Amino acid sequence: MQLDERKYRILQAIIDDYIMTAMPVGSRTISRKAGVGFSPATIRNEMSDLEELGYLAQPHTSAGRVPSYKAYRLYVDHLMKTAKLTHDEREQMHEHLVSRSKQVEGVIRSAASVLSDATKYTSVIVAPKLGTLRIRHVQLVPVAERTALMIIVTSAGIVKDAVIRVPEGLDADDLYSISRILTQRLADQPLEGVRQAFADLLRDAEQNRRLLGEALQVIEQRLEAGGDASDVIVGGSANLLEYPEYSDVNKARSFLSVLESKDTLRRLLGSQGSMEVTIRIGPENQVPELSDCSIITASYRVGDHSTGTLGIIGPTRMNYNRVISVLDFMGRALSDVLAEYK
Amino acid sequence: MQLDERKYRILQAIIDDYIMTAMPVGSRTISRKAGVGFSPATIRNEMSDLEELGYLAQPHTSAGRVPSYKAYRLYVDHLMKTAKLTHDEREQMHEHLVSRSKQVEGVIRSAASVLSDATKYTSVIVAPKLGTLRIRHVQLVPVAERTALMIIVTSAGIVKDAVIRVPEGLDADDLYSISRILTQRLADQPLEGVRQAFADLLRDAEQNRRLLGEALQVIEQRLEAGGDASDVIVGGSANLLEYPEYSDVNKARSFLSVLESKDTLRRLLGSQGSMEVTIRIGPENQVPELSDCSIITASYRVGDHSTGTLGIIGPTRMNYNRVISVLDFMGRALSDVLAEYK
DNA sequence: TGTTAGCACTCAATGCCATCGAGTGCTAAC
DNA sequence: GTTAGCACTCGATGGCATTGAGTGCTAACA
Repeated sequence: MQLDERKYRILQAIIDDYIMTAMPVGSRTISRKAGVGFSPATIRNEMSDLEELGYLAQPHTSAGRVPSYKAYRLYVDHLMKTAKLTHDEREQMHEHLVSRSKQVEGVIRSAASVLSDATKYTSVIVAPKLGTLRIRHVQLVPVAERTALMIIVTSAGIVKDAVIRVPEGLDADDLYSISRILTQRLADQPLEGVRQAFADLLRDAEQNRRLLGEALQVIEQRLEAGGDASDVIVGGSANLLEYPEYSDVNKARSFLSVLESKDTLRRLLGSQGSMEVTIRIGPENQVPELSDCSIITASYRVGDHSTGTLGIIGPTRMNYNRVISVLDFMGRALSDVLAEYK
Repeated sequence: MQLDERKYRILQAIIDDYIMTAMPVGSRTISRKAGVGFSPATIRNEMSDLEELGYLAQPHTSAGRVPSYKAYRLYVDHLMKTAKLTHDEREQMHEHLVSRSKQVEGVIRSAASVLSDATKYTSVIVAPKLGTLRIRHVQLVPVAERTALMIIVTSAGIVKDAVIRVPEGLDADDLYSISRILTQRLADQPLEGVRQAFADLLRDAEQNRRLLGEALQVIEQRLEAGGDASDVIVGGSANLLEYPEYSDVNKARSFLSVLESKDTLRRLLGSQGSMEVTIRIGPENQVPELSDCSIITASYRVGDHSTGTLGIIGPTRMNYNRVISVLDFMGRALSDVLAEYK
C-alpha cells in the first residue's frame, strides 16, 4: 500500500498533535483540525491503514494512536515544515553567547546554556578532537624539583595542561629556552603529526632527549585518550524532567547517568565533519538508555581544520523543526564567535 | 524537661532506623531492638515526651514518628557513633584518586566521582578562591593581529586563560619578552596583591603601558568574578534520585536546577578555611530548594595559603557518620595528591 | 465507490466503599 | 515505674461500578 496525499496529511496532523500533548491522538481530534475536512470515521479508516503500515501504534484498544519511530523518520525527512527563528530570538541568543567571552571555555558554556534555554531540552557540546587541532604554543613551567607543568595552547585558544617529570638540574631558564625551541618547532603542526616533528627534534637536540621523550609521550597520551571530561559540556540536564515521559524516576535516573558519562556522550555526538544537521531518532542511537530519545547534532568550526559538535537530546516527540533551526543558527554563531580567537 | 539517658538511647535508635528505612518508626520496632529492653508501651510514653520537646514529629496520628531537624542536630553533635573506614576502602579510594592525575582538573574530577560513589550521594568540589593563590607564570601567546591569549599559571598547577587586546605591531617575540617581565615581577605574588605589583611594573615600563593595563584589568576581573563554572565540579547528580524523598519529580527537578547553578553552589560551600568537617542540616543552609537536604563539607589544601572545599549533599536522613569519615579521609588524600603539583 | 452516521464494544481512569493493619493514647493492673 | 489490654485513628489496599474517550464494523448515503 502506498501513502497518498491524504494519509500524509493525517499522519502529519497526528504527529504535530502528539508532539504538543504527549497524549494518544484520537480520530475526532484530527477531524476537528482545520485543513483535514473529513469525519472521524474516515480518519479512523486511514489511521487503521497507517497502523498496519507501521507508522502508528495503539497503547491499548480503546486509546488513540501514537506515532512510531518510523513515523518520526518520515516526518523529519518529508513532512516537517521548517520554522524560522524570529529576528528577536536570534538577537537574544547571540547576545547571551558573547556576554562572557573572555575564554573559549566560557563561550562554550554559554552556548550550552543558550541551547538548553532556547529549546527546553538538554544540550551537549563536544570540543573538537584534539588530534585535529594545531599547536600554537608550548610552555614548560617549573613546579617542583623534578616536575614541570606543560601547557599546550592549541588553535582556537584551547589550553591543555599536564604535569611531566623533568631531568634533575634544569632551572626555570632552561625550561624557558626548551619551551621556546618546542614552540618554534611544533607551532602550526597538527597535533596528529606531532610524533614526526618530535622525532626530528629529538635527533637534533641531543642533550634533553629524556625530557622531550616524556613530553612527547604525554602529548600522545592526550591524543589517544581522545579528550577529557572538560571537553564535553552539558546544559539543562534538569529540563527533561519537565516532560511526562520522564515522570518515572527510574527513567529519569538512567537518563541522568548517561549525561554523567562523558565518554558515552563523546562517542554519541562524535565529530561529524560537515555543517549539516544530523538527526538520530530513538533506536537509531545505540545507547539503550536513550532508546526513546532523539539526538540532533550540528557542528561548529574551530580554527581551519577542526570541527566540534553541538547537540540537543530530547524525547522522540521533540519539536524537531524548532530544534533544527536553533542548532543551525547556533552552529554558525558559535563558529563566528570562536573565529575571533583564531 | 531534661533528656535522660534512656531518652537519648531511644532517640538514637529512632534516628538510626529512620536513616536506613525512610519510614516513620513505631514503638514496637524500637522495643524489639537489642539494647533497649522496654515494652512498646514504655517507648510510646517516651516518644510522646520527645515529640513534645520537638525532637520527633508525626506525619499523621496513626503513623510512627519521624526525627525533626532538631533531632538530627542533637544526633550529629552528641549521639552519633563515629564509623571508621576499613583499610580496603581507604586503599580503593586512594587508588581511584591517583589513577588519572596528569592534570589538576582531572584529579579533582576523580575526587568528585570517588566521593559520590563512596557515599551514594551527590558530591561537589569547589576550587580555592583565585585571590588566595599565587602566580607562578604569566604567558602571552599571539592569537591574531591585535589579540593575544593570556595564560596565568597559579600555584598548584591551576591554569586560567583569557583573551586580551594588545597594541598593534607587537610580534611573537615582543609578547615573549613581555611575558618574561610579567612572570619575573609577578611570580610568587598572591593574586590579591597583584594590583600593587602591577602598579610598580607600570611605573617602570613606560612603553607597553596600554597592554599591561589591559592585562591587569583582566586579572582583576577574574578575581572579582570569584571564579567561573569550571571551578565547581559536581559528581553523582543522579544518585539522589535513588532515595524515596526524591521520587517526586518536581522535587528532583528543583534539586537538579540548584546543581546547575554553579554560583549558588560556590556560595553554599564557600571556602571555610579550617580542615574541620562542617555540617549544615536542612534549614541551616539558606537555599530553600535544599531545605530538606543536609550539606557536609570539608576542605583541602592547595599550595601554602589556599584551601578548597569538598562536600556532600544528601537528604537530611543521610548516613552522617559514613559521610563524615569519607570526607575527612578524602580531604587529606586530595591535599596529599595536590601537594605533588605544588 | 468513497464517505459518513450509528452503534456495540473495549478498557483505562475515576471514585466509592469496605477492609486491614500499623500505630497511638489511655487506663488499669502488676 | 512498667506493662498488658483495648478502643481509636487513619493511610493503604483492593474490589466494584461508573464514566468516557476511543475503536471497529455495518449499513445507508452521495
